[in-house]
Amino acid sequence: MPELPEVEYVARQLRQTLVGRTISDARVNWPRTIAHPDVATFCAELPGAHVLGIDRRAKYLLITLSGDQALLIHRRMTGNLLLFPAAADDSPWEEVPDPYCRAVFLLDDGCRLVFTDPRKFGRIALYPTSELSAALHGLGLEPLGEEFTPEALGKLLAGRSRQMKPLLLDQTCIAGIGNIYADESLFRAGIHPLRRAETLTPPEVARLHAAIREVLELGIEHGGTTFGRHQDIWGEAGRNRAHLAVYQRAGEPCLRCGTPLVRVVVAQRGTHFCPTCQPGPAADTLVEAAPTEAEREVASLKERASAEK
DNA sequence: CTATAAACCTGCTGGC
DNA sequence: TGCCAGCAGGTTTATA
Repeated sequence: MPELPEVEYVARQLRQTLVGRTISDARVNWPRTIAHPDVATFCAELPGAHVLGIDRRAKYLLITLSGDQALLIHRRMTGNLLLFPAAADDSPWEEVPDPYCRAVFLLDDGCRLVFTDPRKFGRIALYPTSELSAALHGLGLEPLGEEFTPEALGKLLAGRSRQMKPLLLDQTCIAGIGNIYADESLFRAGIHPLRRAETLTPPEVARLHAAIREVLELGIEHGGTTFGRHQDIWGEAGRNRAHLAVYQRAGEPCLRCGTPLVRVVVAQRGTHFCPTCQPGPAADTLVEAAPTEAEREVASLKERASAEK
């Protein structure tokens, strides 16, 4: 799934190929892909727009256009941005060789930037530059940015009772980490995914800070992690999968100590870790287990009974 | 504040 | 071999 490294890698590729081009036309096959404004306005605004720059914020890709506008793209689960060469004949709309094409941007050199997305979760928005910060409001620290320091991470964790895994996935805390790199970061730092945030020691915070950066930078270096769908703009898969230590390796030996890796579900997400290298939290640092549905039912029955007395 | 679950979607996998 | 339930996960929204 596209997380920060997958988005950053594609952003760098697009910076090489797209800046300086002009969008000559746009078509949308799946209207819900366009989050803002309505599809008709979206398609009407784009022809003639020059691509001025490509940026990334968290898992968002930003394409800055002339006319004080910008495209904001989120690939969500299965979205990809592919660059296709000019169509052989004069049919740029029919010749897109991808069954999951949701939107096509025709460029002045005949190339086509195609947004493909089997699951249809991905979103593209067009905003005036002045509304960009509002559209991106609420995002947390940029993990590769200057503001992400060990001290800032420590401040973020202090006084919080949350489990580390859900916290790392929370985009309002740190923005850009997803399921793969959350597991990889915690393994590299030697921290159990169920540890409560406020129980991390300063050395552990420092380790986690370094681990997050290392894991993300390696991911970018390797063109991202492809599990199923991530592709770069040329349709190439990422090469980071071979460098993962724990994600999707349940039952296989830990690369550090040989212990079979474990998979549990945390916050509705598959979570992979080494029970030896990421020692389980001491009893008083564990988040109290949530009651099962049956236990809750019993509790509510008891409550009603005592209320009736 | 924190947690849980469902919704959005469809390709893929595993079990029978 | 073929069918189908269930899983996968980023984000938003609703509920406790």
